[in-house]
Order: sequence, then C-alpha cells, then structure tokens
Amino acid sequence: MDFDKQMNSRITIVDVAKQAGVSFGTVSRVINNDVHVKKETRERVVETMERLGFVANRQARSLAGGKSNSIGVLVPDLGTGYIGEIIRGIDAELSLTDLDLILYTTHRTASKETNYVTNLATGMVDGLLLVLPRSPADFIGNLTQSKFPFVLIDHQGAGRDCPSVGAANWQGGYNATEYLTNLGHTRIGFITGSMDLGCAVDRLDGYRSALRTYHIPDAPELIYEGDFFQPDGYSGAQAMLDLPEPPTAIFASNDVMAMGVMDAVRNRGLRVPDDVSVVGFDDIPQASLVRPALTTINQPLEKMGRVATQMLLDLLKHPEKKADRIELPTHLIVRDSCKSPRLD
Amino acid sequence: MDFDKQMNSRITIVDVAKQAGVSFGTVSRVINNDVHVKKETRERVVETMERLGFVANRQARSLAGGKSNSIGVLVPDLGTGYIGEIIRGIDAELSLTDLDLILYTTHRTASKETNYVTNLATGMVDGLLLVLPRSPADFIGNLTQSKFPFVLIDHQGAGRDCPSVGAANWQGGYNATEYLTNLGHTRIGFITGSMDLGCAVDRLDGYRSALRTYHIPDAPELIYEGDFFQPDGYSGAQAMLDLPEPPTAIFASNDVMAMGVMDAVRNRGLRVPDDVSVVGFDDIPQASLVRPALTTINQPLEKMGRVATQMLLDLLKHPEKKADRIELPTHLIVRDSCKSPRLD
DNA sequence: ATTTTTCTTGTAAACGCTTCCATAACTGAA
DNA sequence: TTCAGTTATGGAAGCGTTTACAAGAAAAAT
Repeated sequence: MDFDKQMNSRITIVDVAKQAGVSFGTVSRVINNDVHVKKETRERVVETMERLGFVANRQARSLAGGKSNSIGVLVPDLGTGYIGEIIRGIDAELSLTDLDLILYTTHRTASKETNYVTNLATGMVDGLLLVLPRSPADFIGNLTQSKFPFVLIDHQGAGRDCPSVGAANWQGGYNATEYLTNLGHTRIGFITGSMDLGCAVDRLDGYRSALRTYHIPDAPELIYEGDFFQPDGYSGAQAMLDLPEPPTAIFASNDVMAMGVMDAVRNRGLRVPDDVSVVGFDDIPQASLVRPALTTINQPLEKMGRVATQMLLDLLKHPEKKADRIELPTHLIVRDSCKSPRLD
Repeated sequence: MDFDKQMNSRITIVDVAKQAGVSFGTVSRVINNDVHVKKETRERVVETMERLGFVANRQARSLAGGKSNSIGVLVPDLGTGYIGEIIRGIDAELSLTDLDLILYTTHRTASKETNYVTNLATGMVDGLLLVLPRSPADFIGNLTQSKFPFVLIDHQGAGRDCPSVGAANWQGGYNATEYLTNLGHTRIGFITGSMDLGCAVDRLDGYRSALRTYHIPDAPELIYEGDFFQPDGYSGAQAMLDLPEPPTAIFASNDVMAMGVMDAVRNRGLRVPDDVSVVGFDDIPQASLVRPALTTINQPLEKMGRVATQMLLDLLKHPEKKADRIELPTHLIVRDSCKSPRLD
C-alpha cells in the first residue's frame, strides 16, 4: 500500500499483470472474484496488487461493465435536519456495501429534478433514492416504465404503486389527537404543514378521524394552515388563542411549529402545559431538549433511510421483484408538554 | 428531451453525429465548447442533441478526459447536525458548477479514512474536501506531496500549512469568557470538548486567555473534561455545583453540553440565568429554541463549507496556487441564558 | 495411450468519450 | 489566379476496464 506509487503513475491492471506474470484478463478476473482462477494464481495476483498499491479505476469499470457502482440520492435540500437523518440511514446501510453515494440536491426546482433524474438514470448511477416530499412528478412514471431501480422516501400520493417507504403519518396524527382527547381535551387546535405535501394531508386526516371517533364536533376555526416553519406555529397559536373559545390543546404538524406554539403561549402569559397542552410531530433532537420537553410523534427518519436503501439493494439484485410500499410505524412520545385541561 | 429515448437505447455522440450529418469529433467539440466549430454547425448539433435527448456519459468522459467531474467529501459521520450544516454549504457552492458531490463517511475509523483517501485520490474524484476534526493523519502529507487538490475543513493541528478553513475557536472561547467576566462573573466553570480535537483545545485556550486578561485566578476545579455530548454537560455541571465555592457561570464547549448544563442546574432547583449563567458554543438551531434561549458563540458552519468549496474550485483551476488557511470569525450571540451574578 | 471433459488463461473487441493529427474548405493578399 | 494562412471537420488512437471467445493445460474417462 505505498501511497506514492499510486499517486504518481497510475497503476493499471496491465502493470499488475506484467508484474504477476499473467494476462490482464486474469487480473480482471481476480478483481471480480471470478471462480475460474487457480488459487495460487489468485494469491500471486492479489499479492502483486497490494505490493503495487493497485486501485481499480472506477470510471473504466463502469464504462466497460455497464454499471457505475454508485447509487444516487436525490433530495430537495439539506436545510432541515430532517433530510440529514434520512441520509444518515442511507449511508449506514450503504457503507455495508461497496457502493458509493452520490448526493444530488434539487433545491426545490422541479425542472432540476427532472433533469437530474434523466441524467442519473442514463448510466450515472445504478439506482436512485428519491426524497421528494412534493407531489409526484412525471419522471416517476418514466422511471417505472423504463424499469430503472429506484425507491421513493417519505413520498405519498400518486406513487402508491411504486417502491417507497414512508411513515405512518395518518396514524401519528390519529394517535396524538387520541392522546389529547384521552386527557380530556375537547377543543384541540391543529396547525397543518404545507398542504402540498402528502404527509401534511395525512396528519390532518389522522387528526380529523380521531376527533370523529371521539365524537368531538368539527371546528374549522381550530384548524390553521401552516407551512412547517416556526413562525407559522407562532401565528397559528396566536390566532387560535384569540378565539372566543380558545383551544385547550394545540397539535402542530411538526416539532418546529410546536415550538412556535409554545412561544406564543408563553408570550401571552400562559403556561405549557398548565394552560395549553402542546403536541408536535417528528421527534427531532431538540424536542427532548426544550422545556417543557415536547410530547410528540416519533418519525423514524433514519430507519426510513435504512429501509429504503435495503429495498433498493434488493431491487438491484432482483430486478423482477414487484414494487411495494413500506410504511414505518410512528410512535407517540409522551414528555411534559401535555396535561388534562383545567376545569374552570 | 424525450425521456424514453434516453432510457431505452442509450444515445451516443455517434448517433447525434449521424443525425446531424457531422463526425462524432465535431459533436464532442460542441459538447466541450470548443471554439473551432462553425456557428451553424454548432446550432445544428445542439438542436439534434436536444431532439434526441442526448446526455453525455459521465464515465466515458472521465475515462477519456482524465477527470471525473466530481469532488469527494469525506466526513466522519452524519450523526451531528454539525456536519450537515457544512455539507449544506458545500452543496450550495457546488450546485453552481457541474461537479458532482460524492459523499463518503468514515464512521470514525482511521483505517477507513486512509483507505478512502487513497482510493479517491487515485482518479475517482478531482478534488477532496475533508471534514476530519481528529488529529491529522499521514495521508495529509501524502496528499500534499502528490499535489492532489484538497481542502481541510474545521481541522486544526499539524495541517496548518495546507489549504484549510476553520472557525476562530480560540476567539470564540475568549469572547464568551470575556462576556461573562464583563457581567461580573469571576467563578466561571468550563466544560471542554473531546480534547483530541483541535477545536476543543482552542476553545479552552481562549477561555484561559480571557481569564488571564481579566486577572481571574486559575481554578482547575472549574474545568471539567467533557466529550461534546449532552450527558457530560450534565455531569460536569453537577460536579461543579457540588463544589464548596460553585461557579456562577458555566461555559460549555458546545451547545449540546450547555443544554445538559441547563438541565443539571434546573434539577437542583436553581434557575438559569438567575442563579447560574450558561453559555454554549456552535449556535445550533435549537439554541434559540430552548428556554431560556441560549447565549452562545456562533460558528458559521455553512459558510465554512462554502468557503472551503470555493478554495477547492480555485485550486482546481490554479493548481500552482499556494495553500492558505482561512479562519472564519465566530460571534457571540447574546440571548437569555446569562445575567450578572447575584450579590450575596 | 488416447480422447474427452473440465479448468484455467490469453486475447480481442467493446464501452463512449477526448484529443491529437491530418485533411479539407475557406480566407485574403500578392 | 495562386499561395500561404486560417478555420472547420473527419478520423484514429487511446483511456482502463469487462466480457465474450478461443486456446492451452490438466484431469478424467475410455
């Protein structure tokens, strides 16, 4: 493993072959673990490769072999810790293989997404992991049709019939709401996420279903349309607390907005959870750090990345396999931000 | 841009050439913006490429052209939001070019690091961005020697003479401590980070220097060796508050530990900042979210990623350029976790 | 000992592009 | 008109592999 040797003059299989006294074909076979190599020959070649510090040229292998040995991960951006968690899972799983991870960000430009996918599917990567919370784009159809291996992550909507992994958003919305009703709340505010995202819709549906189950009448004024960012949590809470009959609990579609809610509550001199209970969604790291610690729905992001990667690897191995959708369970994490409503 | 055409039968420059009635050499020239192409010819070729949905094969270009059109980013892991921020900056900058970002995680295995670097530098990528907070490994020397373009991020220590970007950790440590002394504190506890990391050492040094400047006597019992994780913040604070003469302020080497400190303070029935002031380091997103909002030192992680990338791009363009180290300033962010000590 | 069969190895032809060299097609000046 | 001087284009050689295919060597069967 002499570093310099590798750096200066690139060592190729031909060099190795010459040194080992075999043909380059044999060296190639050794690299690819071909069975048809005598044991001693293989050992000699391996030894030579190590001595020379040979590293196979990835590009050449791709070109000749028709596969790139890397998988592409397409994400909208890296802004939220949310995506980072998913990538972490992907990386963890990928590091068990010899596949490279090529990261692409679309920065929320739909045109860029299509463009990338086209490029990628044209030989740059062997498979694709798509984190695209937005509504499904055309290219998903194309991808499916062309049988290019890919898995969707946290993507609901039209893509139900292609390989994807998501979280049980509906269930989470339901469970959180159920928890609040069980505590005795009947005026439960809800702050939605961006409604163009499937997950936001599902969470809202879960909330509504729970209310129905527990015979709590619809109250449109208790639903505020947010966008997943903190300011909307704040303003949503303000709006609701201004109501003649304000909610005793507020369920925000994600933790960041829930923190906005907490701020708004406090800024009116009210207390969490004594005056207003707050529930979030996601269970981001800071959920356990804020005071009071936030009761929330845990979404297994890292695991979603892992599972999606496993699915893709499986797809790569067995291209004929049918697509399926895996929905990972969400869990209610009870902390300190909820309480039974005061009886006044 | 017909998707299907691309997916099914790969379109090559030869196909384009045939359709456009030119030789593939000319097509190649068009792709590479070679000056020696008649305007009309170029237009015709471009039109044909678009019509056919031609996408150049990256591997082939790399193989033939001798460069990979991608840069490698080597990080220890993705566990902390910290790295995510840096990658975000890298990505932002890279998306202005047509370079791909290949992400490698070493998962804290030194052997893996060396291995990767060797591989990468052997033609897999055109340049390397290394986020390696640990003490410098041999390969940095090799990299330098072989003139492979690379930039170190947030890495102090022996690598002072190679291209790198970091944050003013010493200054941050100094400023935070100075701020506390200015508030009137004289018993200031410090919880260090992992001392095998250059940044942790620098922060401690900054703290010490500030104390010296303000003639505050050394108090070894007020320095607790932590590891950058929350539990150590907690236990460090506990240990110090048990002291006969406990600190009136605690400065933790990063925000996560500072939150541990806050917890510990509260768990003893004391209040932040009334009884104990707390300062963190990093300014992670949740720093502004916790209550009381954490006063801390802002470290421009995203910008570090950006700057490092710019340096690398520059290095790629002008390989002869001298290495330099850029230190990005840190800033004190005053929030609500500090107060003058009570006068008892 | 001879002929199969089975292993093992060598070789040539891709893979899709860049790049250099040669040639062809234009310039404009003599 | 002719000859250099440009500029535009075609084509060949290679980049470092993989992957047939062919051939040689060894082992097994006759």
